[in-house]
Amino acid sequence: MKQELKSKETQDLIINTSFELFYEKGYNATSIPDIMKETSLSKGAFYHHFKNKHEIGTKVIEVIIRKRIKEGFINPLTNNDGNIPELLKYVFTNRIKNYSDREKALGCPANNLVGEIGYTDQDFRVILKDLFEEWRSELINTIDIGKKRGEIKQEINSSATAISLICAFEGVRGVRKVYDDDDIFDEFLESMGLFINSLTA
Amino acid sequence: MKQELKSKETQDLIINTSFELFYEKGYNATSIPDIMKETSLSKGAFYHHFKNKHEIGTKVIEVIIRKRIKEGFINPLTNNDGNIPELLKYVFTNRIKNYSDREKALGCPANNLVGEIGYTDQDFRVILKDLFEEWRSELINTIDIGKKRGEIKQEINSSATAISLICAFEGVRGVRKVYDDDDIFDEFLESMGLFINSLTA
DNA sequence: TCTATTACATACTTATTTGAATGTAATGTT
DNA sequence: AACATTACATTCAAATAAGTATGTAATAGA
Repeated sequence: MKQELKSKETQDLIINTSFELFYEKGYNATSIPDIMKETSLSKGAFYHHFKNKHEIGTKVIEVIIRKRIKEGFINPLTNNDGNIPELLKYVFTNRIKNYSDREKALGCPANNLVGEIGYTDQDFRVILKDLFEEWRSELINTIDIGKKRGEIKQEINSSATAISLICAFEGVRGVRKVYDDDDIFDEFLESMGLFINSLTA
Repeated sequence: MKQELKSKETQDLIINTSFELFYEKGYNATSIPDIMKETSLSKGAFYHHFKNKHEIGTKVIEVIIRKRIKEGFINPLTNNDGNIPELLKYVFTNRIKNYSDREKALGCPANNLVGEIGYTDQDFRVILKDLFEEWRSELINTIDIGKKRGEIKQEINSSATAISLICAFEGVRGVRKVYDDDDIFDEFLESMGLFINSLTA
């Protein structure tokens, strides 16, 4: 196997493993020995590919978490041929309904990081902010399309609505995590549906 | 000074200091030496009054965080002579507007803990859940009063609405934490106001 | 084919953590 | 007054952390 390819594969393994452990135990509670034990590689391998723990934290956010948000929330919005309010409901509903038990119990990886180190580490905070901004931007765009099409009331503030949808969504994932009970999602979706309906023209 | 009183004071000092450090740096990133350095007491003092770190974590949630939620969100709801939708708006709006810069930057202590250790430590999770339950219960009660008075639509699901308000609120505190920008709060409040209006009969 | 570089593994250093053990002065009790 | 207990401080042990230094086998390039 080519060296370059092998290197890339090892890096990906370390990044993916790090993500899983950060997601499950948190960033601070996960040590580099923890990560490397899981990969069955050595600590030397880690420090050969990455500078330090901070760098791997950054990579996990920029690569894995970013991909999750892109694929789960942003890309589905671009498929906007149908009715916009229905699309909004669908995107959020569908995502929630497809979560695995593990994802339900563990909550949102991005939100967990915000809670744990959003203030302590300003680098992480900014990267996470950029991620939320990408998401919000696409949501605003979608809502604007809805307004143009007359499916959403003209007086609706797209930016405010977008951020509120994100807040609500991140909120449930945390609350569901504490409750460990699916009823939370069901009730949330009921209210979320009403809220989106209240936007329709 | 009486020994009993002195003991209680020392315990309170340790609990309060722990809360501040957990809030600022997170639970895992705060060590017992960190805490005791801040109190100007010794490590011996800590282990004299508390069994281990887990116990102080429990105490911080049960005493300090619980008090914050009680005073900030639950008690204000019991003052329900006026219009209920207005009361809901007021409680959430007012709370947000009165946050200090520090509280804005640090987010919600309860929510931060959920993100960091909500899954890892099931004891913490359950205590936090009980806290949210207290809050939700009072919210449901408040909404029910609104329905009885005809201020809120009969078909509104009180439980679902209560949990959604909590989710939305916890959500913004996290999102505001990443953004570090007050506009988030302003836009959120605008949408939150519309949502509450949509509940009115 | 010889040499340089890469991809790791192993071993080590230094710092830090939790928690226990032990010591001591002040307070409380009889 | 004598003794016990409390409220700490100090010291210590064991585990674990991040990161560094060094060694080695495989690959890449000339």
